Amino acid sequence: MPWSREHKSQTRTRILDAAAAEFRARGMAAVAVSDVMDRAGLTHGGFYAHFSSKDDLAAQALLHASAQTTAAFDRTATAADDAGRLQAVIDLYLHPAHLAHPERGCAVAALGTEAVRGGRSVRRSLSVGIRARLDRLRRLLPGSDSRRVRDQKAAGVFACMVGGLILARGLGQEEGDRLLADCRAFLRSALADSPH
Amino acid sequence: MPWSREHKSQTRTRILDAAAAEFRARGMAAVAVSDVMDRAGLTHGGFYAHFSSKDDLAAQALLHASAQTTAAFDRTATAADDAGRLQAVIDLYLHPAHLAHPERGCAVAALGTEAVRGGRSVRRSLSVGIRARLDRLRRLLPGSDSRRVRDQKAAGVFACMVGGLILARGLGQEEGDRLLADCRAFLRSALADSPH
DNA sequence: TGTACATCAGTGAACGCGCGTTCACTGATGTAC
DNA sequence: TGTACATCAGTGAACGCGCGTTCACTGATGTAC
Repeated sequence: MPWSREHKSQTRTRILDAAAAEFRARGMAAVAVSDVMDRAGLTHGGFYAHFSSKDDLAAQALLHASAQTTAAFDRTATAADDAGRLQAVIDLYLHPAHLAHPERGCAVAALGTEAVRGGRSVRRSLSVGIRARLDRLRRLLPGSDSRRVRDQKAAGVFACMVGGLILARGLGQEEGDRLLADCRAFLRSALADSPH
Repeated sequence: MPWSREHKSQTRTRILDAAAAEFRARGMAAVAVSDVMDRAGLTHGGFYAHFSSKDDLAAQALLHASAQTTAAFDRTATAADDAGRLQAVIDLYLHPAHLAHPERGCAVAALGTEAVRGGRSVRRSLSVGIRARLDRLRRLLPGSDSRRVRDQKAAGVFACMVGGLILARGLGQEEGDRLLADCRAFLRSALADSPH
């Protein structure tokens, strides 16, 4: 075993980090394998010692990025007080900084419409990421709601978050920031009123 | 003028129809110019007599598709009774048939994350389409709401529609249909409660 | 302890395919006489 | 009315580039003696 046991797995992680960022920033189709390897500080020939294909990389990078996002959800929720957890996560997500930095943000909002059309493993990564986020949001809802209502709220809230970010990016910085604020206000009011 | 005046513009429309459907079904990057021309019943060499580049086609096809969607919004709203107009549009959008047929559906939900990264003209088409839909939805809201609240509701509702459809497609048919139903219920309740 | 060796992570050139774009052409059709 | 002509929509072959993938190699490093 001529190289340290962890050396290869560290390189692999470096490639995944680079891919997760590049893909979210520029889209899966527009990023070449050599772009990712450049960013990871390697030459493109070595790629296939770590991944079986670009599609394989895409599937794993999607999981990698999703794990970062769910971790951010958890950190934000933990830092907020009990009553404000859900709104804290919503405000983090529908924040101008998230609009401006897709490369560090939610992969569903950055790559959603492209990833659905990817290979089987890419689609599976996408659905896994979506389910994980829905699950996190559901747990932040008041326990007094029925399971059915919590399902509806989690779905509606996450849909509004993803759609809001995509629309805001489609409108550009200034107009987009205003739309994000409108979405935050909409959700705040929708979650406050609800007499379920 | 050896060809009838309208012949060329009819061909152009045929290419736009083909492109709007193919792009929404398979994504802009995955569809080749020759795929579009095949679908339009032409050979690929003739393409540049109608459009200056694939990007030009993408920008115009996006506008073409968006016009179809806003027309569908209008038809549905007109057919419903006064009180149910908005919910009728929401239910049409968050419908299993829309999940299953992106090629005839909303271009924002089908191509949103790809189109943001397109050229200047593609991005402009995207933002024009988004503004048109927001405008349509705003007009369906009760006039008793303030302008500010109508802005917030239109943004929140459309974000939830777009996000809901994208998430549902990411989850696949069966699980996606359930999520669509949850989003419809969420919006119904959010719009009913609101004590603004 | 030092040295020869085997392993395999990473290199860089090359291959082949698909796609956007170009271009010389063909032939259908409206117009002028 | 009929015919020669000019126009230009559409054809199909070709070009060139970029990208995913392969492969013969290099050289860094852990191990055996």
